[in-house]
Amino acid sequence: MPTRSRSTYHHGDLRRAIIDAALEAIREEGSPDFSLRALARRVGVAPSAPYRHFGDKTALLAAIATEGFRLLADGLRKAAGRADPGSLDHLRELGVAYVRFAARHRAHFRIMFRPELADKTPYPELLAAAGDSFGVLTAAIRAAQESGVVRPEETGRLVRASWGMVHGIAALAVAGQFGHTPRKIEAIARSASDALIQGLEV
Amino acid sequence: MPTRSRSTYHHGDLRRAIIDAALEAIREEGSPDFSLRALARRVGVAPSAPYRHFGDKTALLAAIATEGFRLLADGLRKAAGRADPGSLDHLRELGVAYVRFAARHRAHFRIMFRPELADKTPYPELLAAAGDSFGVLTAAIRAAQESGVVRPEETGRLVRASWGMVHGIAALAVAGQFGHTPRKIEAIARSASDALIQGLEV
DNA sequence: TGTACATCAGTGAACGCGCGTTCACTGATGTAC
DNA sequence: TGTACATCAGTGAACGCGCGTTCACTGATGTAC
Repeated sequence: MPTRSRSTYHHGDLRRAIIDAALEAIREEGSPDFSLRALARRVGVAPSAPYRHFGDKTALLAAIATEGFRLLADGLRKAAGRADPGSLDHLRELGVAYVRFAARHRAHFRIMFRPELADKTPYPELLAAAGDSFGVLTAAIRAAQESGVVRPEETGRLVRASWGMVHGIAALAVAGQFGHTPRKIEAIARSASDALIQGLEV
Repeated sequence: MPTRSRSTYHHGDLRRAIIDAALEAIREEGSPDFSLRALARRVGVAPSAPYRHFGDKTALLAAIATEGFRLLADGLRKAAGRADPGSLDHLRELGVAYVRFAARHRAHFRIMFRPELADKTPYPELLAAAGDSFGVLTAAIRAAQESGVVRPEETGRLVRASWGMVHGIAALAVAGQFGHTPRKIEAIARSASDALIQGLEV
């Protein structure tokens, strides 16, 4: 079983290995609830070993969520680069990118919104990463308002409504409600984003 | 502690009491993970007592989810009654009703979408109740297509996209991302539904 | 109306289990001289 | 280049715990006569 009864006593990068094991476990078991002991088993290491790298179980969750929000922010920024800031296309790309992120990184996505992490203040890096992603969306909507293509309604409300819609599509996609073919998910994301921006238009 | 060290040996309606305890626990603890033993404790009954009414823990979850889908279907139908079938107003009302249901019945809502219940075939009543809710949305969109106010695109896709958006707003609302004042949630639901139907319009 | 008895809805002890976490430890690695 | 030693990253046994579920039981209720 321990394919990695490998030579060394020292693991090399146990921190990374534990995180990967968590993501793998979520994918395989379909639930974002795993035990730390099970992860240690997966990696082939003593149950106490992870404590060298994570203070406790929640700290591990926070680390994974932080990684997820960074991937999300990257994805959003990359998508944003594909259209003129302030344009409706720009918003559409962001919507699609959000759903695409969720579909590609289901396991991260599910941990990112776990209720234990609703209050992010104990984890400053997580707080910053989440704020960054949210900031990208906010900036995009504000820019679109400034260039006059989106209604001049209070920006925060529009951000939350947009985020909600796109998050919903993403959550349903992640839960497998649309099947699992990326093409199908992408298509739904695109038509939902179309709907969304039509709703935001001035 | 057992305020209900009440007189009787027999409880009266333990089935109902266990369900209510589960809903209460979710509200109080903010997480839809509870133990059966904790519920029995809440109700003031032996840990084995619930087994008289539910085959196992999942059966309890299924019972609560079934109740939730029935409440949802009721809410949707009631809302639908407030506008002409086939009109855009009809769709708007449904969107708002979905979010309102989620906000009012947070605990039910969270159980309804637990991954253990993704496959509903072992619970025919649950399957029927969920199908019923979905059916209300489908019928409404189809009617709007037939009266020519919604694009004649494949109905299933439109249903899923709409459901996704509205579900997203609902999920974020339930997670407390918009704060907890019903007025605020209602307002966001309304503007999201506006956005939604503008996206569906022909 | 009163009694005998079947049925029903609980009790409470027990089971085996996996969990999160701590702790004293030990083997491997890297650094100073 | 070689040795001594501090540091680092693991081990593995142990803890106390709460869980889901089973089982033989018993008290309360309702029915037949």
